[in-house]
Amino acid sequence: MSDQFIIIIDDHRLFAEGVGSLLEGNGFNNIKILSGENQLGFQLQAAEPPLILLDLVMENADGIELAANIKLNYPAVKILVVSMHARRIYLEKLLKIGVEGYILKNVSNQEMVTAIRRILQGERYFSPMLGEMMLRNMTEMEYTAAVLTPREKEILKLIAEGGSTKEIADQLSLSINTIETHRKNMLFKTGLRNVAQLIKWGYENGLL
Amino acid sequence: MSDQFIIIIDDHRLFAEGVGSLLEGNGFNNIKILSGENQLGFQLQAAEPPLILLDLVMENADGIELAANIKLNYPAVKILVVSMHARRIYLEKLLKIGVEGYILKNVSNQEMVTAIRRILQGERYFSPMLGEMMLRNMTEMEYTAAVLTPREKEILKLIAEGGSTKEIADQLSLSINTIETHRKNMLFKTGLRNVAQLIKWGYENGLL
DNA sequence: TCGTAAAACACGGTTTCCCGGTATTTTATC
DNA sequence: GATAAAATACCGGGAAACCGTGTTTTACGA
Repeated sequence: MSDQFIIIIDDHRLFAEGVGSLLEGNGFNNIKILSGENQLGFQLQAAEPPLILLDLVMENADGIELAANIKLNYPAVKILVVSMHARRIYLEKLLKIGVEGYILKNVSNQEMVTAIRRILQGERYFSPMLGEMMLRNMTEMEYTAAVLTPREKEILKLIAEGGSTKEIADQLSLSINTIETHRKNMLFKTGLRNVAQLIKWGYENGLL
Repeated sequence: MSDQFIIIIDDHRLFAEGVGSLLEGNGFNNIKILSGENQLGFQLQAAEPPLILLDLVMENADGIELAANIKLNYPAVKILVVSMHARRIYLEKLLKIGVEGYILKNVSNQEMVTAIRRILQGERYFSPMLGEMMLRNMTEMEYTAAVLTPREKEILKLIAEGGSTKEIADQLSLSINTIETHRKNMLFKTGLRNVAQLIKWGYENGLL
């Protein structure tokens, strides 16, 4: 098992190198660190499907897309996501995509190694903390899973940046009425009451 | 130098252990990992003032306070801040506090070791990237990194949940005027314009 | 090409927020 | 006991958000 090919994808080199060092200390010697998806395609052509340690950086939720692409094109590749936060939508999306594991950054390296070993044996592994998290959020506000249109998302971001309806209208060269309508539609779709809730919702659903 | 006492303060155990492993690979053998400031006081009583590797987690800007406390009570202790982001306010505050170094998480472990070595020799070290960043962000909005009082934080949460000023007032058995004052004070402290920005700010600063 | 969803536009009415002051009472801390 | 910080409270006016209901135009797939 020690020659299992492991790829670490991470923009934070220090973290990636640290984790790599930990893995080497645990008998994994065939480790490759990538900081983007640049050379990824090439690596995945290798004979043996590797295990990918994917760092889900909060700032750009593109990690989820990346995971989806990998799973789509190379289903045999195992993916273990390492994330800072236990955000419910992330987890949901990743489960649908079919990743093999999801651990938080505040776990011990032993737990990480356990996760890797389990996954290599064909099992799945999710941080125990995640279970509670899922349940806890379950009863809370019901995420209507409302999907905003591209335009609405755009306007939502502008609202979050503090723009008033008028300012946003000017910025997009639209009528104030239009922005108000979009605003209303978003509130209606999500079932929320005001921007405060809307911004919160946006954050919790990965739109902001 | 290899017996230099280094303390790593970090809530993300995996990262801390990874960095620890890297440092051990570079000849530093006297490393202690702490995940809070609990036992910190005890550790700092040691004869030799250690070097502290402080992970500045974005979510709670308390890392800055911690650095300030350390520098206040133990000026001889060297501090190297490791951060995900090059936020201007953070850097400014830390410079005022007098930390010896500030590197980003996307540096190589070689750079980290270089930083540590330099600092131990009495120099300072800051990631080269920071220089540009400082200039670039100069014009951007400056978040005053204001600290909210407990009551203000409480009200901020209620606002995020969608409560109107009146509802929050009823809920807390306070006057509407009081809630409005708190609201105003928060906006004034943060330098923001409206709740939308305030909620966003709350999320980005770990208050929500 | 028909239907439907998205996007854009409109407006009067009500409520809430935002801004500007000012001021008293707790609570904490030295 | 002094001082500062926090929490509480008030007011008036203007701006913006929120509500309800509606029309037109564009785009895209069935």
